[in-house]
Order: sequence, then structure tokens, then C-alpha cells
Amino acid sequence: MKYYSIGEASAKFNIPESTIRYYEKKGLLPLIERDEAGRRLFSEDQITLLEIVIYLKNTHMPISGIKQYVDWVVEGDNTTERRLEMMKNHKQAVLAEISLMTESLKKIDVKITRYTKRIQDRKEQK
Amino acid sequence: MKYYSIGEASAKFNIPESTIRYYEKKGLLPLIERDEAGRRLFSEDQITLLEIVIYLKNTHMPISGIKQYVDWVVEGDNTTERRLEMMKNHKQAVLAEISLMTESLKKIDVKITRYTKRIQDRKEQK
DNA sequence: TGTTGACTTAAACCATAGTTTAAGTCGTAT
DNA sequence: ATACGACTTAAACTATGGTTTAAGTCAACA
Repeated sequence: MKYYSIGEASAKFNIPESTIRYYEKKGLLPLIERDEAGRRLFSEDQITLLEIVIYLKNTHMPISGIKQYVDWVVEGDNTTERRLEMMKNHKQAVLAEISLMTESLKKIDVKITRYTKRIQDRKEQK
Repeated sequence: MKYYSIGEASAKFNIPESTIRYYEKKGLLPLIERDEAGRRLFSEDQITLLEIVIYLKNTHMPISGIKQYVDWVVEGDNTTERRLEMMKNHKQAVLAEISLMTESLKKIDVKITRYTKRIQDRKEQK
């Protein structure tokens, strides 16, 4: 079974080591083993969990929410319903945010069109 | 020409008055007039600018970026090219962010499917 | 043997984006 | 007259999500 150092985990996901340490301190990465020298050893499972943490972070779940999720994962199978509920709710929140961004982007596109025209008009004026 | 009070602007966009005051202090809402009592009076144009500020905020442009944009608007027509450039760049950033969220959401959907199956299986087990 | 390079810690520090507080001024409705 | 609601300010405060610093350990390579 392969173990990853913090440097390897950092490189794999392209996030700073300091962020990984911060996540561990916040409880998002529980039960990390250490070697004799006290260095973190990430199992495949923990790398997978880190990946999930990153997906949740990418979709703007707050640290406190990710922590709750991870706590439920550690607690085991009897939290499946709660995790399902949470992920469904989160999905709706993410879809709402994407909608808001997409709608706002339309207005930005209006600006792009207007500025482009203005610049064109000025060129033709010359 | 209609003027809006801060309360009306707040209600129109459903954002706290304190946020509007904060935006003004940060330079996102320049040239706001005042009545004799010192109360803010928002013109139609300024309401429109506030709307743009909100769209940019909805798409996660930092305050400093919005400030730059507003400064260019105030500076006038000779900043059209710079504003166009900025909006184009911002659009690309927003599209990238939406992509990242959409991709991450797929992984969350995998979780939803897995948890749903697990719960179904347990029901059938009974 | 000594000096890199990869790691460790706790604690301080930082940026961002507001929110809250406290004390005060108006205009109007009772 | 007064009390209420809508507004004003500066400054302090908060939350969030890290990043940086300083001092140290350890293994391997020259």
C-alpha cells in the first residue's frame, strides 16, 4: 500500500503544503499516520478524502461544512442518510450559485458588446 | 429625475444598507449626492452602477477590481479599451470558475448516487 | 562531517469582505 | 412636545481561509 508524503500530496493536487496542514488542523483530514520522524503519511484512502475535500472547497462549501461531512464519514455507515441529505442540499446551493453567476455573466456580456461596438464606431469615424 | 434613498436601494437589490455604505467608502459608488440633511441620494445612473457592482461581485470580482473598473467609468470614454479588456478577461475567469464548479459537482453527484444506492440496498435487505 | 532538502510545530500575521456599535441628526405622525 | 423611523459617522469588531515565520529534526549525499 502506497503512502504519500505531504510534498507528494501537495504536488498531486497543486495546493500548498501549508494548506494541507491547515486542513488537518481544522479536522478535515483525520487519522493521518506519521513515520518515526513525525512526518505525515497519507494513505490512498486519505488522498481520496483530500480529493473530496478539494471538490467541496471548489464548490464553496465552508470549512465547517466540510468538517461536518468528514466527521460523518469517520462515524461510519449509520451517517449515510445525513451525508446524502447534505450532498443533495449542497448540490442545490451550487446549482443556484452557478445560475447566479451565469445570469450575471449575461450582463457582463452586454458590456462587452457595447464596448466592442463603441470601439468599432470610433475606428470607422476616423 | 427620481432619486433613491439608501433604504430604497437596499430594498431594490436586497443588500444591507451597511454594505452599500461600505461600497461607497471603498470607492465603488463615487459622486453620490446628499440632501440638506446629509442623506445619500442615488440617481438612476448610480442605481445602474450599483447594479453593475453587484453583478461583478456575484461573479467574484474582488473589490479592488471593481474599484478599478468604476474609476475607469468615471474617467470617461478614453478608457473604453481598458474596460473592454478587463471585462473580457473577467469573463474568461468566470467561465473557468463555472467549469471548475461544474466538474466538482460531477464528483458530488457520484457521492449522491452511491449514498442513494446504499440506502436502497439497506431497505431491500430488511 | 557538514550542509542541503524535506519535513515538523505553534503562533503570529494577513487579506478580504463586510457587520456592528455608539452616538447623533432629521422629519413626520400622534 | 415627543417619540419614532430613517438616516448619518467613525471606529471597532467579526468571520473566513489561509500564509508566514522561526526554530528545530532528520536522512542522505559530497
